Amino acid sequence: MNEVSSGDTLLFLTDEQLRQGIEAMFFAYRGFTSAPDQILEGMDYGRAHHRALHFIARAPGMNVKRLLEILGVTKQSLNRVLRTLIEDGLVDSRVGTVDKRERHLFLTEKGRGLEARLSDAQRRQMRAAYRQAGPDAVSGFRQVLEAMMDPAMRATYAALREGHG
Amino acid sequence: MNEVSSGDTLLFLTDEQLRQGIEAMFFAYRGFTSAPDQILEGMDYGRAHHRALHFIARAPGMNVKRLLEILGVTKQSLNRVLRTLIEDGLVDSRVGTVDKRERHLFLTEKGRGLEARLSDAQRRQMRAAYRQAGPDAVSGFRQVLEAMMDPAMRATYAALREGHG
DNA sequence: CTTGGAATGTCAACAAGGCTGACGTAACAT
DNA sequence: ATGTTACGTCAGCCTTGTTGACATTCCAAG
Repeated sequence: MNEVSSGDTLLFLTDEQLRQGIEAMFFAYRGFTSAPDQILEGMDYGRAHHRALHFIARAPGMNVKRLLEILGVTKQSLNRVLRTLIEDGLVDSRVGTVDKRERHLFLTEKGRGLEARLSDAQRRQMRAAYRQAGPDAVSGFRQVLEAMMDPAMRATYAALREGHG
Repeated sequence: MNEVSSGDTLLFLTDEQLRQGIEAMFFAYRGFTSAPDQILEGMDYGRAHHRALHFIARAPGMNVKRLLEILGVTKQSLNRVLRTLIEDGLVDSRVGTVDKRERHLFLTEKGRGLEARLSDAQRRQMRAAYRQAGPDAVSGFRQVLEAMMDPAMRATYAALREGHG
């Protein structure tokens, strides 16, 4: 049993309990990124490349501006990453048909290959954690994470879900 | 209701659901760090300083080796951060009494001041998310996070809790 | 048709915070 | 006496973030 009281109305949130949640988040995030990081190490890519690949895979044809919003970095920062991915033939950047200023991003066959490797590793990790914690815990996990996002991120998160049922 | 089935035995973990968990983790972590980041910006300190302050506050008198294990960085990297904190009078480094090779770390009054500001902001954020999600969700949240940690981190996490009930 | 502004790309410079390798010193342990 | 541990430090490097400035392209409004 947890120190956090169960039930609908009571919720004792001592500083100590909140601190534990904060530390749990810190340590868990390391576990969360470790699997893909391990694959990437030795390659010329890093976490930033992984993130770009993930979201391009998630919403193929997305333009650069949208990807910038999702990732929350500057265009200069993203551009450096994106340029190498395009040069290396992992990402295809196509000029928009309706608005030709926009570049629409797609993964190439090669890009899909790497993304799948990274994604598989991370999902395996996630699946193990979910299994260990059980379905009810997973539901709570998702609820708290969603509550931790700021409204803009929550909207982005929801939009990504809608595109994929 | 969530797509993840409730109950004790069933747990449909489609790739799509795992992907959503991954994205939730990514977006939530941004929300998680935003409050302290905002306080730190403008100061000469960053997230790394915050982490050091947090764990020194958490376990006063901790030696450098232990802090290195917790943070998972190299001593060179930590030293850069720690040196500025000591120079600026936020952290006190005392030679060990039993083993004089060790340095034991403490927050000064000033250090406690900054740590409290950062901690308060982050706890406020966390508390709001917990309240919004509810007590049962919080319990699940904690369980999944713990399952995501690798064994060494989980041990560290548990040890920190034991020191504080 | 012109013009303002938006979307994109790119150059340069910089900072934070990771890393490795090498070295030195003090103190403990055998 | 010797080897190991804990710590600090110098030097250099990488990734990934930042700002500022500027060029290009192109849509849309006047």
